[in-house]
Amino acid sequence: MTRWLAADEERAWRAIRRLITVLPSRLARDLNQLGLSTADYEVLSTLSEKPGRRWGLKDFAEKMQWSRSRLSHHAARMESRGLIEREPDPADARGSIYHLTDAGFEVLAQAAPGHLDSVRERFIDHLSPEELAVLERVATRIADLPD
Amino acid sequence: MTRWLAADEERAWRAIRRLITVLPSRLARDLNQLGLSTADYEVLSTLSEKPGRRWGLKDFAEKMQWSRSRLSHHAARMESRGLIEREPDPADARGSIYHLTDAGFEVLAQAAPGHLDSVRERFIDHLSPEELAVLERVATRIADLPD
DNA sequence: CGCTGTTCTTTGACATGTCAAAGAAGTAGG
DNA sequence: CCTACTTCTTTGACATGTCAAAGAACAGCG
Repeated sequence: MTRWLAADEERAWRAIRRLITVLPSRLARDLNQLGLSTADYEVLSTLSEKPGRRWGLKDFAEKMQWSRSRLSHHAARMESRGLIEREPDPADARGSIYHLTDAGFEVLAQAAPGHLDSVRERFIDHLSPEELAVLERVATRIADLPD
Repeated sequence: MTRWLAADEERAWRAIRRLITVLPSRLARDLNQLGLSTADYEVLSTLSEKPGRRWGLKDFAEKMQWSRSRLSHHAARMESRGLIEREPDPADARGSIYHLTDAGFEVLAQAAPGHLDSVRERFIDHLSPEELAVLERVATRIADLPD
């Protein structure tokens, strides 16, 4: 017997679905004006956080929770734009090592403050500290559920 | 001067981004096993909620918050699968009117209980009533911000 | 060593979305 | 009524993601 959603659950679920659609699309729009897609930004910032700013595809993809194929495709596009570069891995000839170019780092440095403002304006600044804490707790709990 | 995120804000934001990626992808995976994409399901269920189960593209797209182009493309694909049908609008020769086929309704009826379980198992059932209320309030507030 | 099976990255085919342009059909002002 | 603008849907070109297959290189074991 299926348990349908109660009225309050239904309302909440609709609101959350809307959030999950609308917020990322707004942030994406803001980023696009700076010449980057959300995916581009994630790649650049993930790469920039790695000491040495270089990373093999497998671990890189794992860190980003992307499929290797997706990262390979996307990295190829970003490489052709001069944002990142690829070298053979001296330790394992199957592997490539990606690293930020100066241009890529520059682009990230240009975009980061604007993106941060965007996250604040469109999200964080509208939450009380308590709400923020609840969100973190809930989001972590849900995301950590078994796949 | 850019205000960087405080440590707690940073943690919360990362958790929420993870939720926003992971939850929809899990729900999508579950739905796929029933033979539908998330988009398919949304189209079918939105259409089924409309009295008479028929809708012109413009209002339909607006209701779903999809671009008309997206809906047109997607509806064409679903039409070729026999899930929905299109008729000329007698009142406005530019318009089409979409409606569920019996097959489409059947597919939805088959998939709905499973999807509902999925939403519960992967999300709703892991929240306290208080948390659910906070989420609804916050999600609504954020989504209602100006674009 | 030499096989055999595994791991890693890339590739190609395909599904889905976006954006801009095209076409057909409404509507309003003179 | 005409003309000019607007609205509506579809279409085509392109960007992005998925999945499965291909190729190259590794690793373990006889």
